[in-house]
Amino acid sequence: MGRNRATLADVARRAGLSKTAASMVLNGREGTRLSAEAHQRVFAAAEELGYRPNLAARSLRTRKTATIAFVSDIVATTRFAGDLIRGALDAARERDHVLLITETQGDATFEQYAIEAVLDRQVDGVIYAAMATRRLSVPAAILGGPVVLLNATSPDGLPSVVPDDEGAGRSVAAALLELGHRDAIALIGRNRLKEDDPEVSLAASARLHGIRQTLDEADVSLLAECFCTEWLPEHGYAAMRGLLSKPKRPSAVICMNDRLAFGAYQALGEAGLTVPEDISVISFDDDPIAAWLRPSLATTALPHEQMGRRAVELLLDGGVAEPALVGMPLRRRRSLAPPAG
Amino acid sequence: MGRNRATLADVARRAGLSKTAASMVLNGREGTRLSAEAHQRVFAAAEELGYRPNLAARSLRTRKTATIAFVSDIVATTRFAGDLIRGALDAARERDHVLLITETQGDATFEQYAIEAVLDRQVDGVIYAAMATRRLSVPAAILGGPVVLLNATSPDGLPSVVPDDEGAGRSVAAALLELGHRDAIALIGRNRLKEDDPEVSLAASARLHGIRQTLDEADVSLLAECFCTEWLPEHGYAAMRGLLSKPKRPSAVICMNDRLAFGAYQALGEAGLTVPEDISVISFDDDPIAAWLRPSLATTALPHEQMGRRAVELLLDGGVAEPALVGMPLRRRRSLAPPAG
DNA sequence: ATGCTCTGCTAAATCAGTTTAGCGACCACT
DNA sequence: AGTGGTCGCTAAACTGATTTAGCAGAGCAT
Repeated sequence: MGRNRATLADVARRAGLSKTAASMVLNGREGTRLSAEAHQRVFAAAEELGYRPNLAARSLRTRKTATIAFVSDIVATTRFAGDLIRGALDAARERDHVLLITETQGDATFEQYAIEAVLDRQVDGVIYAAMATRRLSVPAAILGGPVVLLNATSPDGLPSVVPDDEGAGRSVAAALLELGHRDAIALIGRNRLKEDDPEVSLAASARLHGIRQTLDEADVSLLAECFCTEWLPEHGYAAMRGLLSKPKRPSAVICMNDRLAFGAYQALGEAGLTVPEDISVISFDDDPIAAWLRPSLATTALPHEQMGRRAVELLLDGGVAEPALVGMPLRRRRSLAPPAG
Repeated sequence: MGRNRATLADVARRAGLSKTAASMVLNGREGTRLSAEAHQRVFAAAEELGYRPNLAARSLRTRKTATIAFVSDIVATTRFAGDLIRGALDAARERDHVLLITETQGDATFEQYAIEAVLDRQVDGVIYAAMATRRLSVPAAILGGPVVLLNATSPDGLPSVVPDDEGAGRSVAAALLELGHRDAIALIGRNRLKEDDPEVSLAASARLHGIRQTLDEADVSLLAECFCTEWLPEHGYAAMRGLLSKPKRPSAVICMNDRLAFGAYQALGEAGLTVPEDISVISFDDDPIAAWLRPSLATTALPHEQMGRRAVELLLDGGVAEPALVGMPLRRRRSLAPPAG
């Protein structure tokens, strides 16, 4: 890779100047008294030789690598990770930085290894990302330099970026109230573990809180709340069947994520009910399936790309201590309608 | 980041030896005549100081960075990308390497930039990945060093890794024949563009070829073939409705991917038909939705994680010139049954 | 006593940049 | 004539590793 690249010395020689001069010109240093002609000769030489600086050499001296480590627990499992990374990549490119990506798989040994690997490479900072929004404590090793938590918060008060799940909860509830739903709104996806343990999830309690707050303000209370051990389609399916077996049928259902909603759709289909005429459905995440469902599913989008971007900006530009909340936009789709009767 | 790290000089001083000695001991060099005691002193000093070599300094001298560039057209859009990256990350870690990830977004300027950025950082090799299996030509700039194409082939005969779509086509057809389907097998997802332009897709023609070959051998021909402009759920939905409007109803349907199958399920549900009693469905990709559908969808899995792994292995261990085919395992699920009557 | 080999180790060069300190030429002013 | 300042530029140190070349001392033979 990169054999016979021209070096700074080559450029200087061709320009008939010293390495010092060449370096200063190419770095656009102010206050050097190099002549306009010297500038031109250096630029011309660099151009002709196709000179590109060797960043390994540069960073040895400057202790800057223009490289950011993106350390996450799990990259692959959730498809959202891709958006997080894409946002970070975009922002990094805009600032002439590059991303070194590693994965810990939630394993302490791997984590240790990953962190050493990136620190050995002299990264300028670390983005420590979690794939489920949660609280965590970061390994001490990375505290020596800039760190930003992505999709996570920590007790150490490190800068962090998280989605505004509470706001999303409010939007969801408000959207239903707006349509006239009141006394027959059901909720699918209560989960003690997620709600009570911030190290498992911050989203569950925030979403619930947002929903409750808005409903309370309108003096509305939920018709039913279904607990689910996980937030997968099968649990949404079972929960919806449960709801339909009760005497009073809900006019609208809030699902804690799109996968639950997907399962709920399946149960509704089997029961011969149509969305949204018989029941409105709304949820969280904006998983790609939300748009693929028939009818398309109204939901609040996890702004992963934005979040990745913010994390890089916070890391490089410095940022506030309190968590940066990124809004979750409501995607109004066809699964919403006013209540039937 | 990493201020006050101990240097090799610190270790040498503490061990009462020269940098040369310390370097040789820590690198486990054979044939040096350093005493056992010297070895111990160096190891002890390194341990006590928590010494970690500065890889920027090392690579300046050795021209090796233990870093691989992963350059792809689009990371985020498809959720499969995550698996590709995960496989590559795993294999890289096993070999003490790390991944520098960039994205070109299919834009020539970004691509140019991305490639310069990684070459400037002296990566040891480049994995050039495409998110849809296709043929492409790689930018000349990266040809200076090791390159492996991932999920793509090129006319230059570079080492490459692709899924065995043709084998998947054979598996799919064979699975239906095995169950007794013969004269009422339909295909959803023909697509001229994908089939005819290898720079758009290699998968479409390979899958089709595999299917045809196996059916031909059994002297079976397809009942119907539906063309789709894209491979999205809505197109699968429309195609399935088309099929159901014809006099002879298929006993089994092959969809060119899971998203088409998802759409086909929707149409079947609306028509009041059940899978697999009325119609069997089988497809390609093993998207997560395949397992979430009711009934779960039989499909052939894109082995993305394996592929990412192979790419790294090929890059570091050197490999053959012809494309490495990675098998696509058949996932037998509940959407398959013998034909009805 | 001299020369030779072997052992155990080190000084110094090297990689490709950045940065510090300062040099020689020229001019202006007293 | 001496002094001081600016201009335009460079030599050399420095970053932290690896690697080449070679040195000092011991042991042994001649």
